[in-house]
Amino acid sequence: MTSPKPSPGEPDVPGAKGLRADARRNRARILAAAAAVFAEKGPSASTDEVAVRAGLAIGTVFKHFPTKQALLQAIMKDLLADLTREVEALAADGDPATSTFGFMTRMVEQAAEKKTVVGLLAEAGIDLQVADSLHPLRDGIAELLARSQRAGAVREDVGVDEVVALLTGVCQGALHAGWDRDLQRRTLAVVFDGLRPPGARRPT
Amino acid sequence: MTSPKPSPGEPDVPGAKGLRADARRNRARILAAAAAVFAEKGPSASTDEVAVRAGLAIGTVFKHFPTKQALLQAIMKDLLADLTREVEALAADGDPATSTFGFMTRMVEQAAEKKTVVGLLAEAGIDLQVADSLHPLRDGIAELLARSQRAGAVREDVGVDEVVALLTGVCQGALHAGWDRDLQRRTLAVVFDGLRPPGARRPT
Amino acid sequence: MTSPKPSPGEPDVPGAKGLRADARRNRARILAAAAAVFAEKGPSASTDEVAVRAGLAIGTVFKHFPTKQALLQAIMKDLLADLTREVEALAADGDPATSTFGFMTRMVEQAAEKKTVVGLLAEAGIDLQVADSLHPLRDGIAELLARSQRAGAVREDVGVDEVVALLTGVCQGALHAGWDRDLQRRTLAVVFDGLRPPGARRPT
Amino acid sequence: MTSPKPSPGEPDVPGAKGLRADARRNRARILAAAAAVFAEKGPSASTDEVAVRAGLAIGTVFKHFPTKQALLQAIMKDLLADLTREVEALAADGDPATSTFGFMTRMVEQAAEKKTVVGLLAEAGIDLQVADSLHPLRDGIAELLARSQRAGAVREDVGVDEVVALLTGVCQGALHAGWDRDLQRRTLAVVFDGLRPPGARRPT
DNA sequence: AATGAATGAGTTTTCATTCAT
DNA sequence: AATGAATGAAAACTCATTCAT
Repeated sequence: MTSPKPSPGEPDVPGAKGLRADARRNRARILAAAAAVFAEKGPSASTDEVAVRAGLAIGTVFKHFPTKQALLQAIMKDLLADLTREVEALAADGDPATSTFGFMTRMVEQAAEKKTVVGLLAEAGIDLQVADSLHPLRDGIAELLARSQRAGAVREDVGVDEVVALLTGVCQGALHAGWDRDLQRRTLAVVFDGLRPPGARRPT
Repeated sequence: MTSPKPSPGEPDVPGAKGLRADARRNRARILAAAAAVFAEKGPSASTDEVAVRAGLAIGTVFKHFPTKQALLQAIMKDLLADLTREVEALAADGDPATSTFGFMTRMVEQAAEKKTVVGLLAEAGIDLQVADSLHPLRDGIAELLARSQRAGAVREDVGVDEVVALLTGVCQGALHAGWDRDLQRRTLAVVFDGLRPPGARRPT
Repeated sequence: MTSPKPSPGEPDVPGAKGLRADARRNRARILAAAAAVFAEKGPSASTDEVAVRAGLAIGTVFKHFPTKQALLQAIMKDLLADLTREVEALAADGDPATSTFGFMTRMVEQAAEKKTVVGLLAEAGIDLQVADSLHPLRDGIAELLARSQRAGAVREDVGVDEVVALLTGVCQGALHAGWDRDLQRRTLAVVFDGLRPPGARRPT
Repeated sequence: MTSPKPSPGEPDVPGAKGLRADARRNRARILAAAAAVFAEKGPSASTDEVAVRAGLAIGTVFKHFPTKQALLQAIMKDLLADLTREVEALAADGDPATSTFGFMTRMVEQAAEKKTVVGLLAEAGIDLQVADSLHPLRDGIAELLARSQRAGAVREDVGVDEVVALLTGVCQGALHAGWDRDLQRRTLAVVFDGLRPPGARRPT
């Protein structure tokens, strides 16, 4: 019997189910390569370059992701899944009072380092299809926010939308050349201060 | 024969000097068309489409801007010049106390409407060359900030860099689909509150 | 262990000898799927689609037919064999007087329904190799023609070549969109009338 | 003044209007090359080969015909226009009695020589869009047919559809390898005899 | 024998850029 | 200066065929 039989204990990567072991490995390689290439050169980098970076033939890339769009979307989904996992972990274990700030800080750091997906978010045509994968992340952030508010660390009249908006904005900003670690910190300081209840703010 | 010399009273548009009147008119048309096209379809829109929109032949576009990059840069410079003019006007006439907030609000609104330049800023390869045109804008913002701080509307320990950073971030964020006017306002409210001195903040 | 030897009573399908029972079954499935697919989408349909339609893996298809060309030829041979069997049956049992007309009518009907092979005949590069399988068919038609002529239903000065030529032509024509059953009949009526001896023709 | 000004006396080639002289020349070259290439290698020949044969760059071909389909259609239209012109000439000047037979003979000869378009007609996906250009040809044939019938050379109960059908069929048949001039003649002899009124037929 | 993943040459199509008119 | 046709490199995508599992 030559059944594919993927080992059943594998992590639940969406889109990678039911593939033979080697195919799954290659899928992962392609995603990694694509993330790197698009991070470096922007989403107009050629699919061929992704294939080269992955050490695979171009046909293999297109077999896994039949369109360049599909590849970009897959990267997005992957990254969003990563982030969601992280929020959920924080929501379970993190310090209730400042969980929101912690998560935002991490995300901005990551964005600056990985440069990846956040940059892609700005591109037209991709957004819509990823909306589904965005929901769990939003939910996770909502959870963090609620906890921080219950703990009195964030003012009550702030909604998830603002938080996500600020997060997105600062992450994108952080991709620009001039933003060093210190600028990130100072920018976030302002944002965090705006989020705090009047009583809990940092002094001048 | 009409004089090819540009009438000396013309506004000092960079790149438009020493051109015959019709040539200058075409230059302007191209820039307007390009701004519109790239705003709609992103910077990967074809130069040909710009030419069509401008009602000119493709050759004419390339005669004025020998490269697509050059065209993109020119749009950037133009927009930055506009913004700079606006900051300077505000710095001269605006309400000293809240001039910074007013300017930021306007910019975010514009970004959402025009979508243009801010989106372009995110593209790789363009950033560097525009740095020059960015300085006057930064200086104008610095001036506004200083006035707001003198008036007690912004806390003293905030620097221009943070303000520019926040501005860039929120502008880019505002380009996304979900951002309606209300979200813009609420997001900026948080940012403004973070910029205010502890005593001047809005109550919960 | 079941014997891999094919039961000796099997029909003499060319190319299917010496195969295990399941292999022979697969061969048949592939041919059927291929006939259907190529009939629908033309000979440029992908081999992969054939595999899917046959419910087999692409590798299996190529194991049976090492080239796409080979597959196309096999379909042709199969169809020609079918037709030959039919002519031979008619030559044995059919009405001697009109056997030729009956066979032509059937072929045109089939062509319109199956669309398959006749269409393929038009493609370059395939024709030659099938010449062998065409001979028996031609011989069968010659036999029918001779009998019809002996019975006085077809004029004596008509040769097999014309009959085959007319048959081919009308079959190909019948593949086109506009040809409904009625047009087929009317077209063949003209041809048949041209084949009849002067005395045996239909009145105006 | 650099107006294109195509000389107004040019023949009315559809699709070639309003082009600069050089562009029109190239359009014609492309069509000729394409007709030749597709005639030789079938419609799956590469557009690139057409470009090479035309002595032009591939981009030029796609500028004139933005799709391969468009190119194929243009060839079809061109050929149909040629044929239409020919029928119309015959309808004006030709021998009223046998005009239909004369036209059919010419078309079959051409088909065999040019091999071009008739072969393309068999391909799926093209037919529909050409329907418009086919009408005038059909009308011309109808005219010829009516005249031949009035002159007593063709039986009254034959319709245009059959004639077109027979024409198409025999033309396509004539593309095959085996069909020499003599076979063409003998095949058409049968068809013509079937079209004649009972009294006007050739003797055995 | 069957499977289906990988290969990579080949095809269509786009677009920045050049250049003759 | 303006025009717009031509160029051709580059990108996206397809598909017959091979080969490890």
